[in-house]
Amino acid sequence: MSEITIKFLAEKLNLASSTVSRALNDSHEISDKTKKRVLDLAKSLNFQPNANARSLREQKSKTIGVIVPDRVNNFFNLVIEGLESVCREEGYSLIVYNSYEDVEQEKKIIYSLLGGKVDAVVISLADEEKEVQHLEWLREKNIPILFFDRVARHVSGLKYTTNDLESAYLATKHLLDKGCKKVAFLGLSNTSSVGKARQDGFIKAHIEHGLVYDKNLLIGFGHDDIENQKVLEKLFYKINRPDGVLAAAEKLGIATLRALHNLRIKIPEQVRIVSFTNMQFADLLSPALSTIAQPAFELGSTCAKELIRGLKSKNINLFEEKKIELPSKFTIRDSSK
Amino acid sequence: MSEITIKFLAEKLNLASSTVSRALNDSHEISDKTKKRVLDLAKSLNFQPNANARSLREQKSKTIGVIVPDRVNNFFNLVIEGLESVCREEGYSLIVYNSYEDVEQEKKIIYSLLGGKVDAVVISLADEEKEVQHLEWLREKNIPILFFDRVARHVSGLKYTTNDLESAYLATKHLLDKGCKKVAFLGLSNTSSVGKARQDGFIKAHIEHGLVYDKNLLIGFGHDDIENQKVLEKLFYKINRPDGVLAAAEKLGIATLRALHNLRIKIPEQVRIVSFTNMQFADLLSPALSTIAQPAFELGSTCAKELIRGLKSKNINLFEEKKIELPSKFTIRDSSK
DNA sequence: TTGTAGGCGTTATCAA
DNA sequence: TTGATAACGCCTACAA
Repeated sequence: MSEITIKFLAEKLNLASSTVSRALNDSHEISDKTKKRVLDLAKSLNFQPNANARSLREQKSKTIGVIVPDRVNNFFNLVIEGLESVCREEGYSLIVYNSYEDVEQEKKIIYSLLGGKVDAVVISLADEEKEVQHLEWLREKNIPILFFDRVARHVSGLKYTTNDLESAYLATKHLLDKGCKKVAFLGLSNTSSVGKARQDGFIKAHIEHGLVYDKNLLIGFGHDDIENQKVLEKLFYKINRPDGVLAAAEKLGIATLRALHNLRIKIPEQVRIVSFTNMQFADLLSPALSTIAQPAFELGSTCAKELIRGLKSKNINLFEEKKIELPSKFTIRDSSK
Repeated sequence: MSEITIKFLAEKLNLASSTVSRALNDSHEISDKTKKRVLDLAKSLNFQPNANARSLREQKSKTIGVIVPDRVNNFFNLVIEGLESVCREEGYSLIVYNSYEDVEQEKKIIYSLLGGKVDAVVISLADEEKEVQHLEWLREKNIPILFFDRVARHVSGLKYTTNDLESAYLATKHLLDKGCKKVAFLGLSNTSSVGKARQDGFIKAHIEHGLVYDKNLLIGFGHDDIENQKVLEKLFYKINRPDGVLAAAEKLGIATLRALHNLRIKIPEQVRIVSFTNMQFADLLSPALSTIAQPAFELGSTCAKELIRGLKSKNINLFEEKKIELPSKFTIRDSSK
């Protein structure tokens, strides 16, 4: 680490370190002449105030902790990009953690954040029904928590989601309108508000169509891609296989496509598909995939704006329970025509 | 931020804060009984030592700064994932910055990192030929720099790359073997060692085949996706269009696919394509895309291991010039058969 | 085995 | 307008 400190600059310039500090912070109580002397020297030495000392003194780190269940996922990446675009402007850095869809991991991460490393936490939960006690830890330490996508059900706070129920409803309605008789709903089997909402939308469309949905067609998947692939191939190998699919997660939509390819089943003639995904080349898949794309970047930037506003105003009320819902975009392509 | 500090614990337990500190750090000079008392209280209060105070005192932050030119890109994401997988184990956090392919942005980021916010920087450069002066700033402050993928040509250090020349050579040879007469090389036009190596491989294959490559077919692209799309459509609309493409970047491979689709040109009958990409569903594209996939995760994890080793040993020599090259994987699919 | 004191680099309060 | 001093919370040398 560098030996150049405010004290060092002060000695060089025959000033008190407090004067140098004020000059660097452009305080009005310092003469222009002194300011110039200080700034010139600082610049010439590439001086940058020690971040840790400042954070300690100010009791804030200008850093936001972000916790996502799956860092490589396109959706979370775009959200992070949205968060960063705003935070960067405001001089905040992001530390991103991956909980790997594991509540225990999430707990560890949060525990490690309890010592003033971050000023706030933005999180998409690994599992919403399991313990929320670690979220309370943050509360106790007065570290604001904001939720997005997979939001906490039993903890209050700012919550940013997309219109999952409605999107799933529209997609399912579309499949039924196209004549599908047996539509399968593929979801991740962790207990998540998102999965729940999408499933509710799926069911709602069936009811409106006067149909009874088959409970066996609400299928839950884990995080083992190879295992999931097997389950899907088994599902579509059956005589009375589904003739429509609503995949509530990108990886499931992709796995379905792959399964159908392997089994030489024609899309959309034999099976129609719609998948939730933020992939940028759904139109180039074989066949072009009908998608529901979440407004990921906007979710991140909207959340960050509110967060920074709250952090600046120090008005705790700004972090009170509030639900913000942004609309996803449903695009019909060849896979469900 | 929390009011619970070591001093607070000490008062509660009628101990000196130094004793508590030592107990928390499991020092051998503290009795088991005292340790237990301290640990129990700490745990019950969810005590976590203040990270900023500790960093200030220790002169290290246990945080690594990562700078990539394009955060949403699959390749960089996987590298970051690889970095994190190792860093997490070792108790290091990652702060990731996006330079948006812009050297000025990169400079700003690095300047902001000069104050002890991070213990080291891992970077893939925005542009390798432009100024490297900001890299020297890090040197001066004794902050180690490690490079990956787009490595600095005129700055020494640890450099992690993939066998770009060879991969491009193999892919080009494959296209020529398949009978392509006019292969285009699509690269990003920033001056990058990566782009250069891939182009060299492309040229080498032509020479070996006894062919003269057309300089007009070495095409450089910027970062405006819409503009790139136009350029490609113009290129393939021509009568004497290329009959083969080596795309040196994922976005260019995708844009080519899209252009050919729009023009109703058949792949591989009329044009064959191979693209560099780390996309996970290249096999599901229309047609399945031949790819060169870089070992992104391994690049990250290998780099992180060496970094941590260096940081621990405090042996500066460990960060001296060394080039590590990992092999990419070339997979032939329908798009070039 | 435990306690005392000082300093990491910064900023804010008070005094000059 | 500038200077001296204390404090943020932690760790470590030295003392007991």
